[in-house]
Order: sequence, then C-alpha cells, then structure tokens
Amino acid sequence: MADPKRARLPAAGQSDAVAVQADGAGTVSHAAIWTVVAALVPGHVVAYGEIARRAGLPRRARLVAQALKSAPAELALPWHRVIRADGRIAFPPGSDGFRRQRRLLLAEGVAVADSGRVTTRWRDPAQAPDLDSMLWAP
DNA sequence: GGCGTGACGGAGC
DNA sequence: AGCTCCGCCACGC
Repeated sequence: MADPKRARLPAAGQSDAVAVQADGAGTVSHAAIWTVVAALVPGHVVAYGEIARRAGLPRRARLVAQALKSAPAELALPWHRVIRADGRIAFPPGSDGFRRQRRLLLAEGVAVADSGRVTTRWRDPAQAPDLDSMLWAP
C-alpha cells in the first residue's frame, strides 16, 4: 500500500479536479505525481511521460509539468530530475528555469550540454521508497 | 463554454 | 539532430 508503482488511483480521466487537501493545494493526481517525483534518486533523470506512467497516469506528461509547477515548496521535490523524453531540459535554453535546472543537475554529477541535452545517466532505476507518509501524514 | 496555452510525446521528414 | 504536425489535457480568460 505504500508502493507508488501501484498507485491506487481511479482510472485516469475524471478525478483530477478532486481536491485532496483542505488548503486546496493539490489534487489526487498531483499528489500521486509528487510521490513519484519525490522518489527520484540523485544522479539520474526521468522523463515527464515516465513519471506519469509510474503515477498511474499514462499519457499525461503535461499533467506532470503542471503538478511540478504547483507543488508546495515544503515538499522540496527533486523536480530538476525530470526532463523531456528526448533527453533535454524542458525549459527554453537561456531561461531562468533552464539555468536553475542545469545547475542542480550538474551539482549532482549529471552532465548537461549548453543545448540542454543530458548526456549522462539517462533513465534511473525505479525505486519505490515509502513517501506516502510524507505526503499524506497528518 | 469555446479557445489559446503549455516545464509533453510520438510520428514523420 | 532539428522541425513540423498532431494528439492530449488541465487551466485561465
């Protein structure tokens, strides 16, 4: 039950609008995505689409982008380990987000070319730490 | 409620 | 490798 790989979400499609926190800071889908992202390990990167699949939301890569954008800062998610399926940083080269992400990746040993292309450690081993508590705890 | 807009992805070329 | 085009889907206006 604490296994993100087996996300217990309703069939993708309808429940995205269901608020999951009293403060309205997220949805069920967002929480599932945050859980998966929180489990990413240093030195590796994963594609948005892959995150979506691990969260039980296949084909909804764009939702992952939204979820990261609206993630509470307190979660301190390793959002920089999420890149596009083509192996490049999603932010436009030159943008703030691009520089931030590139710097964070370089800091943990992931090589990123100026173009935004990640040249090392593409694809991480899917780990499944118990992070539900982190997100759902009282 | 239609319509444009993405931190997307995959297929073509 | 780089560009279109198109499908997808939640959001805002």
